Amino acid sequence: MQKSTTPKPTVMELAILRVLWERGPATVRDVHEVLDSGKATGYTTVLKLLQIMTAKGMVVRNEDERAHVYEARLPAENTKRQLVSDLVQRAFSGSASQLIMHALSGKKTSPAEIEEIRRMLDEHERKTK
Amino acid sequence: MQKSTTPKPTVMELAILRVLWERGPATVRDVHEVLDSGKATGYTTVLKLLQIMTAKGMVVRNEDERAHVYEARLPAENTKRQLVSDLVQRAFSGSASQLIMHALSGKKTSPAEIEEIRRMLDEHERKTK
DNA sequence: TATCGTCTACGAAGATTTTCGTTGATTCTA
DNA sequence: TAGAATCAACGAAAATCTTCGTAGACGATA
Repeated sequence: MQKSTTPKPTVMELAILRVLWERGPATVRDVHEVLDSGKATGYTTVLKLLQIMTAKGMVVRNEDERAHVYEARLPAENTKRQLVSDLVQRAFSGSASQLIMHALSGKKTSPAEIEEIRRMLDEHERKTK
Repeated sequence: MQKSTTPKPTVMELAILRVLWERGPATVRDVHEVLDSGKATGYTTVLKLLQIMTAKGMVVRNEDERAHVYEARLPAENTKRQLVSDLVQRAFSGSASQLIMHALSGKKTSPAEIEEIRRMLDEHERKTK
């Protein structure tokens, strides 16, 4: 079986991936504008990160236009699952329910969200039956 | 309000904290023995990390004996909650249910674990009522 | 006391991640 | 067409994290 081992994104890489997930294919400028509204990040910093991420195979680059267009190579779901799985291993000895317990104890989880989670549990149980 | 802001543990720091959580107060030697069984980590590396963690206020050190005894300063629950919360923010825009959804989709979640989670949901709902 | 084993302290090297200044090319505009 | 704006490439500095060698203190023991 061929593991699609894109290395786990670093903090900044994840920040960039989130922009790409949300906006779809984007130029350095696009990403920079979104990121910069939150906290100061230089344009060339974003460019450099995207180049590194391209080298890692984390994003793909379309060079047709002068302003290259970057796009996340893997679906957001994959990477998110990987991140969660990593934390489950590193902090919870592989126990997903332990992770979930701690997620629930954090700040506020609205009744609506609880309901949502119950639905997901049902769904999940139904699918893996 | 005074935030008890112990910085988020790094990868190695977390590995060490887990040993301290599991075994309680321990010497460098104790920690090193546990850690080393998994992967090679030098004795002085563990020592150095524990010194840094002491400086950060992440662990407390008892120097009564020649072999200093280290102990996690915060309860495991606190730090675990913090780690989860950090991931929820950085990857899921603050949505705990999204995190949980991805936790469920990862690898195998046994029916028993699903039940466990349902129990936790009930419990959580009861407590926050 | 001389020697061996165990311990902390310290500093610095190595590895990784993040940041940015500079250069040169391309495109736009007056 | 000259100058301004925009862009990718690159290298290297800065920041952070991890590793370990070495030195000196302490204690046990022969």
